[in-house]
Amino acid sequence: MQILREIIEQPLESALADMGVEGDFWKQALGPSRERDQGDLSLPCFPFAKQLGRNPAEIANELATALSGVVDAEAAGGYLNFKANRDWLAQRVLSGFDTVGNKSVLIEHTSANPNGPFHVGRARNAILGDTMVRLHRLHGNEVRAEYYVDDMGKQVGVLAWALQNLSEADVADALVDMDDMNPKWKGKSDHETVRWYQAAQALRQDSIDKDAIEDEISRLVHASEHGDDAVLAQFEEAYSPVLEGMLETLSRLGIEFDTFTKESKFVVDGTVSALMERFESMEIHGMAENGAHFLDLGQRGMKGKTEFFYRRGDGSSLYATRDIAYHMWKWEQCDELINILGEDHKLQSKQVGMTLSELGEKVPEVMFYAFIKLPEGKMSTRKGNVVFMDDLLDEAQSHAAAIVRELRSDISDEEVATIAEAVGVSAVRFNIIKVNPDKGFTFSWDEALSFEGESAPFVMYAHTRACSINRKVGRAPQNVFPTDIPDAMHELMRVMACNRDIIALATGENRPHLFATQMLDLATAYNAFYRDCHVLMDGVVEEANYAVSEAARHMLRSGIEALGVIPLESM
RNA sequence: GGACACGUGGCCCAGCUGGAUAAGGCGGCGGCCUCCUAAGCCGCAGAUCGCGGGUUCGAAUCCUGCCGUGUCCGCCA
Repeated sequence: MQILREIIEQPLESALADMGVEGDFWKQALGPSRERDQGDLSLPCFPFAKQLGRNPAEIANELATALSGVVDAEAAGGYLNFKANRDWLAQRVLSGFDTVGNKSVLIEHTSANPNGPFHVGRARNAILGDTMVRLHRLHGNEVRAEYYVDDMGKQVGVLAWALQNLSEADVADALVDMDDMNPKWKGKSDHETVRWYQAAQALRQDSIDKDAIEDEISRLVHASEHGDDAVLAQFEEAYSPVLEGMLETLSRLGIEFDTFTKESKFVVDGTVSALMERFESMEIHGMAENGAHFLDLGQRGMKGKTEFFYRRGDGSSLYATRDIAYHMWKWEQCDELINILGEDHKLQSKQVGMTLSELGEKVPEVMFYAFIKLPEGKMSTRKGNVVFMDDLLDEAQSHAAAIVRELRSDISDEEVATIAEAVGVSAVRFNIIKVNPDKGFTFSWDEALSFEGESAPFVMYAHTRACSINRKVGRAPQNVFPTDIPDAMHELMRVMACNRDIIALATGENRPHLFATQMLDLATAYNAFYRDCHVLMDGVVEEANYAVSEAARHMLRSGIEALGVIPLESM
């Protein structure tokens, strides 16, 4: 609780100085209290005991006495507990908070190869990234969401080759062993076009012409990597419809981008070759027998594989080389750079980071996430072992529709559909965002489609309760502060008071799940408040309660939106 | 083999950079709609925080060894 910390740090500092404590190491130890009735912030006094050669309980007592009258401090078993005054806290929370962020942040996320529809695993990137974008905006930062388009290289090359050389019949032929496309997605360009990509992958393995195919694909890929306009145009024509289909899926999840930057840009405009020249004059530069170039990052402390190849024997650049050029370009446009990457990119990202340092550039912040598995194991399109995001969203929507119909007999089919779509999409997002990105998790339909407990609908529901009250009252609250504050209201104030702290933490440390947890806490606290502190009593408005309800409603709404959850007013 | 993650009740998961009785959710059991939406609320049962050492007044948290799981170790992207 930063607002409380701000008041107590000064007096505490002088009280400690008076006792002969040196240093400000204790600022680290001053943290949230464990239990509600202990207070809001607690300071363990054991470290002082050592420095002063005195009993911790005695020190805590003495501090409590020294601070009495200034702040509410109480000694208990070697701890000094600080409690925010209820009335002060309520006034402070109800008068609102200013946003504090003032940076320009560029967040690059998703950047998936445009070669097929999103499955749940790939979409974790987009959901994490978009949530970071929204959280930074809520924090007050200026944010640009960027998609880096892989418009050159093998994957697009394979797709382009397939579209140029294979007929519908060839594709059907090559894919006889695979599951058919779900007819529902007929006409959606990512689902349609991915079949060409898959057919090409199969033919590269099994076709009698596979050597010729491989040669032709290689020719295209190398041409693209040398910036060949015609080939790049052909590639773009191949991937564009796929990307469009993918973006359609993301859009349904509320995910949009501000800018798209093509990888080829940095080859075509010459920055990549200029960069490679710079590398050549570095002291850690090295060269292989066939003329390929590398940097020896082992000399800078890299463990494991130390040679970072940035240029092939034929002079063309590699993906990571272009990525470095891309980063230098990004740094020209922001104060803070955040990348969202799968854990498979850890080594690559380390190489890029170290090389950027070597060039005197800043290193971006990177949020890594572990993969989502299925109960049957790793997701694999080839084995048909995937859950497509499109299918998940449809399933979530229809599951939600069934529940809404059961719960609400008073609304039209259209309203049911709107609510169900919002609930479905929100639940899917929340289910992914609430867990620590470091943890690999196993996808479960039951979990993803659970609308109770720790879920989006739980938070949405608390918000609709507040909205319902607002509708019934039908006007803005008066500027009345509560005088007698019951426990449930006080608890709500405590949670609200920490909201801004959590946003700062979640954005500062790239841990969006902390904010998901905060919203669950906020909804829980609102539910208790709703239970114990009625706004409407026999048609009469309890002004103070209404003011609190409205403040909570606004905070719920802004938080819900920051998670990409849809704030319904009725559900 | 090496590098990097992760391992918390039957299941899922939190634990904010070492602190006071390990927090929630699901599932189980038992309660609450003449009262602002019961997608809610209240109660009960359920944990040697993977295992062994170490550092510390204090370890789920830091160090180390082992076990298990995942990812990476391409002149692919």
